[in-house]
Parts: sequence; C-alpha cells; structure tokens
Amino acid sequence: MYGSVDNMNDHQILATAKLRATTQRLAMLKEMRKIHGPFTVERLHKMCRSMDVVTVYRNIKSLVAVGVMREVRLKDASLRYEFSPGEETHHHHAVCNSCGYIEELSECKMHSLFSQQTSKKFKSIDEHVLEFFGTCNSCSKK
Amino acid sequence: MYGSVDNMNDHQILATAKLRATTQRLAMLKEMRKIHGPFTVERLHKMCRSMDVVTVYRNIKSLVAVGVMREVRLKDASLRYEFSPGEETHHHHAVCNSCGYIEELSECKMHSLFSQQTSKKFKSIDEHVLEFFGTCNSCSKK
DNA sequence: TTTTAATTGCAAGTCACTTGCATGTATGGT
DNA sequence: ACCATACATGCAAGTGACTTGCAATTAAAA
Repeated sequence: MYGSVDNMNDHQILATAKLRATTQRLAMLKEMRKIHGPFTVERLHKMCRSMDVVTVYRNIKSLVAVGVMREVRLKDASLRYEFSPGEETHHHHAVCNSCGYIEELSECKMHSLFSQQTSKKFKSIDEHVLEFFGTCNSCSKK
Repeated sequence: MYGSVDNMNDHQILATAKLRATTQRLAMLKEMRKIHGPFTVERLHKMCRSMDVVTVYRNIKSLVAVGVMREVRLKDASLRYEFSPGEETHHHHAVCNSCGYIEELSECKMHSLFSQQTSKKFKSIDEHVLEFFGTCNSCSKK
C-alpha cells in the first residue's frame, strides 16, 4: 500500500496517508527517523518538546491507523512504536532484561511454525508476536 | 521447585510458597482452578466478590513472585495470569481477534529457533513470548 | 482570500493497577 | 489454648499511561 518509509519523504508519507502536513507531524517524522528500534511516546516527546504529549499520542495513533507505523508490546507498561516494515522485512526483537537494549532480528522464520503451533479451531492466523528476552553481551560482563 | 499444581492441594501450595493460608487466598485458588486459560484480575475478582480487588492483585502478584503462576501479555491492556506450567509443558496461545477465545497451544517448539533468530550480541536468552492472533472457526462463520 | 474541516493544546477523565495506613488474623512460640 | 507479632486485608488515595472534551488554530480546498 505504501512505498517503504525509506524511499518517501515526510510530506509524501503524510499526503499518501491523507494526513495534513502540520509542523508537529513533520517534526515527529524527522525525529522518529533518528531513532533505531521501537520507541516509547515518552522518548519521542523528549525529542519533540515544542508540542504537547497529547499531540504525539494522537499522531502516532494516526500513523498506526494508516499503516505507516506499528505498535510493539514488549515487557514494560508502555507501548512502543516503529516504522511498519513491509511483509518481506517483518521482524521481531531481542530485549536485554538488564539494560533494555533492543535489537531487531533480521528476519521472521515463523510462517512454517504457524501450522504446527496453531490448532484446528482457528480459521486463520493473521498476526503473531514473538519477542526474546535475555542478557546482552555487555551486561553479562558486569 | 514446586510439584505441579495438579498434584498439590491449595494449602500445600501456599505452605510451600511460605504464604499464609488466608480465607481469601484459598478462595482465589479454588476459583482459579475453575478457569481455563489465562484470566484477568477483573474476571477472577468477579468470582471472588467477597474480597477487595486490591487483595486479588496483591495475592496474584505473590503467587507470580514464588513461581506458582505466570503473567501473560496478550493484546489487551490488562495483564492475564495462569498457573505456571513446568518446563515440559511450557506453551503459548492463539487468540481470536473477534470473540477473544483463547486456546492454549500444545507444546513449545521454539527452542530450535532461538539460535536462528537471536543475534550474536546476546549472551543468553531466558524468556520469550509467542502469541498468535487470528479468527477462530466459529467467528469465521458469522 | 475566504471557508471549513482537520489539528492542536490544555484540562479533565479513565483504566489498570499500586501504595499508605490502620485494623484484622494466621501461625510459631510458650 | 493463648499470646505476640509479622503477615494480610480493606479502604482510600495515588500513579502511569494513555484518552477525551472543547475552544482556539491552522492547513488546504474552493
């Protein structure tokens, strides 16, 4: 539906999503591009201090609604967000329980597991969550 | 550490966990045994109306702390709980996006995927989350 | 430009818990 | 069986992460 975020500028993304190119949205997109990995609204708002948190919440929600971004639930209370990857780059995360370091894992090899893991009581599976939690190398040295 | 919940009575579970056998805890354990699949505190409290929700929250937390129960995060805002399965019965869930039906999947076949999916930047992975979301058979007929 | 519908900011509200504290009670010692 | 006390409970209030209402702005269509 959308070209990858990588080959579209922020105005194009908003236009395609039928969202107005406001100062706030453009600032948010600019800052989000600087972040690696799934971020919290709190973190993004720290980078966009000029606008209200509510605006950050609402705009992120709009971007999720149109498919530009996706929501990720890791262990903590806050939801996290990241640019929605296309099917071919669908991926998961490994989270360090000690320092919170989040790594994006290269590729999703889950499809073959669907039929094995899923029961006969389901007509279709259209989503799944797979996250790993452990200790990263640098934390294991401390 | 603990015998399976199946072959211990509620007094034994609490004794082993060094938790006092209060009226509330015994009532909670009794009701929890009637529930299939991961439940919310709200649901359990509806079955234990005689006590305060705070007590339900606190006791569930204690049971998680001693390993009798485990926390499961599905898509909704509330945490869910279920009796902590032993290693050999570690499992995941399939959730119907339409009616909320939750099925426990028979067995976890994830271990072989750990090394494939996880990066070289992690010393160890000691936990993972795998949940499927889709439409169950009966909802697909509606 | 002018119009107008989308967007924003501020304040207030909600939901799912969590904490403080005074009262109550299970259990270990006598 | 009784007492002492550390653990539990209930009620009220607090917190964190959002969500909603509404009047004031502002992007963009006319």
